[in-house]
Amino acid sequence: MIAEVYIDIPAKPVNRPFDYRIPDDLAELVRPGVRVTVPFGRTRRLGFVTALKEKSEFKQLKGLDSVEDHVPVLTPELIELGGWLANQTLCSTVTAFQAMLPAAMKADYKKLIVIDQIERLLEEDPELAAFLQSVKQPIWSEIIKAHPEWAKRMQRAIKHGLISVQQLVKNQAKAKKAAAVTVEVPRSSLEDELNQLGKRSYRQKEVLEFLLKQPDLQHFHETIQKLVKHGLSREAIMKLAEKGLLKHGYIEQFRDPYNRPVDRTKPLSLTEEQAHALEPILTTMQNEEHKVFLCHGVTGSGKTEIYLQSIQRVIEQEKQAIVLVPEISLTPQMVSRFKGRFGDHVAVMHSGLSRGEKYDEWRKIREEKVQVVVGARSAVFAPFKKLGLIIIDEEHESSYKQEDMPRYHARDVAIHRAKKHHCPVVLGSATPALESFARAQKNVYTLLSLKERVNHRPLPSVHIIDLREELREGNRSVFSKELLEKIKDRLAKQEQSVLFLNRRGYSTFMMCRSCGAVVKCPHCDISLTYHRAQQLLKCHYCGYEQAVPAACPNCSSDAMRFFGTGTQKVEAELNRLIPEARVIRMDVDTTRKKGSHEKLLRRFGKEEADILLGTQMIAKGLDFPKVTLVGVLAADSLLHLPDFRASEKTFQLLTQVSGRAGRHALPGEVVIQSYAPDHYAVTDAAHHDYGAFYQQEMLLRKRAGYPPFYYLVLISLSHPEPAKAAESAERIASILRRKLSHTSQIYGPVVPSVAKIKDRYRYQCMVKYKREPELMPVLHQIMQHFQDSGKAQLQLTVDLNPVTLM
DNA sequence: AGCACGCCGACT
DNA sequence: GTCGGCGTGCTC
Repeated sequence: MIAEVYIDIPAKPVNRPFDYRIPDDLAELVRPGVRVTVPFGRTRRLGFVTALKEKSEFKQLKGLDSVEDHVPVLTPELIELGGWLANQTLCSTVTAFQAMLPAAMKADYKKLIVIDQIERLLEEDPELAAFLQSVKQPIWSEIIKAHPEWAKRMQRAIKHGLISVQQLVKNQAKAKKAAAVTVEVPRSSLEDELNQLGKRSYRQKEVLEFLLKQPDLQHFHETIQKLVKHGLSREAIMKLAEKGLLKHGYIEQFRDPYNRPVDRTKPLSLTEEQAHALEPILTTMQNEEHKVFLCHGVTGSGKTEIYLQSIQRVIEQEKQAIVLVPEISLTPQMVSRFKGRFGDHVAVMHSGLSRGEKYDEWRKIREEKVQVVVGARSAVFAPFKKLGLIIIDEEHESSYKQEDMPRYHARDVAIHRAKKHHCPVVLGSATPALESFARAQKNVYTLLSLKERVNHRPLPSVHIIDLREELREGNRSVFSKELLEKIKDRLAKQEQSVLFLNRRGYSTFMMCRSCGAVVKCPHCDISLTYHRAQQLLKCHYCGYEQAVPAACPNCSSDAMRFFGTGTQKVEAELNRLIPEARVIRMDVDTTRKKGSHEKLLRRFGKEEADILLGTQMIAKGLDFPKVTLVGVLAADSLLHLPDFRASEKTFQLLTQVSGRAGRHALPGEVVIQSYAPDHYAVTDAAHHDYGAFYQQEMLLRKRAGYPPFYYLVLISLSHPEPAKAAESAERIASILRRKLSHTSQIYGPVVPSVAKIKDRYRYQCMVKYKREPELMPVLHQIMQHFQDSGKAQLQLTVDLNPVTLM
């Protein structure tokens, strides 16, 4: 038999299957979807078996080295999905496979140095011989790192045939194992042993007595740890193993990242609206049809209960469900809602888990130990075999689009998989993406509307404050008079406030007030950000950092000042203006440590603070009864970004933040501060009017030729030399103009708003199209031409349906 | 990705 | 004359 193998090298020329002979002793183990190590050129690499066949066009096939998996890591469906994904996103097939698997499955390649002719080496280079013999495992890269001076001498020794390099392919994926024992002999032997043992061996007797109480001795398999917990002696167990009565082995364990008791919940009774929305989902599942539902429900309308009850049905059908949640909403509270209803049937996948924990959760899915996975974007690849439902909560979130290769959107992958499995996809949001809502309007998706909050609480009242007005009145603070008053009022009433600012750090940039020069990164076309804790200026693109200059590097004046406001600065301002207020600041800087996010929220929940100040991460899911005021300090921070989705993002963010107030008995109030108080994104959010926003925004998108009226492709390239970058960009644009139909529009090349990153000059071309049969072939051709022809200096990326144009 | 092959400039 | 730069091409 012959195996078709995709080699683990994400480069164009090897992005095709290679044939390998399967040695007889591996024949049983090699199946489509398993990983294998293969000799490739003069190295050894990991590869994915995608198919088996009888014959090959090649005469001299090499044989597989070894098989890495007992159970295929890719199901047939996922193999197909990988091919589709590679084709859709213009990446190599292995890159696609890699994206579908936990990071722990990535291979580690190492070169081990082997001494072939010790006598001759001792003769020719005794020092090297002594050195190599002193190292336990002479790994090439490790030696070079610690002692670069050996490189030359080792190369010479290789040339002379004294030593050679052995390629190692290490599989990182390791299940946690626990020492365990099994019973090796029949019951009678244990009884005999028990009778033979003397008084002094009472500890062994205890073990034997315990074992004899077991109903199924043949299949007894228990960790030693657990037996010791039962009061048995580890030494006695080991003694019995030594005598051959027990066999010492291992049990694969699952690490448990979510190690806490959860209260089990029962399905809640649904409101009429909820029942109405649930019914068509259940029917579609019953009929094993594929349909996409868009569940548009205001915050607090009980979307989650609809998800839960749909999943309930999936479990009853003995199928499986995937629930996607944006990374930042994947809080322990969120997880407990699912664990509370479905207990151990739930696996969780998010970035907070360690490599090993992720791997274990993934194994639970593959081994069918769970029926539900709740996770971020990549959980859409969960290796379930009988998918019954895929849910995407907060479907408008831009984090569902992966920003590096493969540049896929979880929504597209979900729909592709659901079609294959004949099951529904449920997209849920209070502020659906324009594309999704438009599809629902055209009946491509089925719209489910939830207009009421479950507890019938009114939506909070929203005040918009004109910051220009404040400025005119001489108020240069980040707080308007009205907002400050309201914060003080809540403080007096012992209620809580949430303040939102979409910018972390202390200040955004440093400028000379004398000559106007801004301190910029020397490698990137971007201003440096001041990080107060470390007293450094940092570049957010390449990580460059420098000390804060005492004088202007341009004009030498000492008038260097910080501009822009971040959460750190607001915190300092709050401490100054309302010293008695207890403030919790939540941003990337205060929540970097594992569990700190949760800890801060718990403190706020216990009313150990009056004000919660934070960035994006507090916009979602917060639900505290005492919060009656939400303040948005700068509503336009997103509005003026050079992105056609700026208004949409602003509307979504304001709506979401507003939803944090008055969710319980006390009525809520929202204050939005803005320099553009008349902008429809701000006013429509204030009126909780998605419909009005949708109408207005669709009008503008149509006029400007943006999605959902046109599809976009963004081609970005970069090169260390500006002229070369410009020339390649020009040529790509001309290929596009020549080969694509006249109904498509080609823009550029243009220099993006950040013109240089990491010393590479950037250019972009954009295609707007409605129907373009030539698109994929032409894009593949461009990739082929500009990546292969030795222009390694040139970096090229193609982003279909980009979510951001930066 | 790696690595060899092959063709041109600067040195023991 | 040789060493070594990296452009080009191949790996079942």
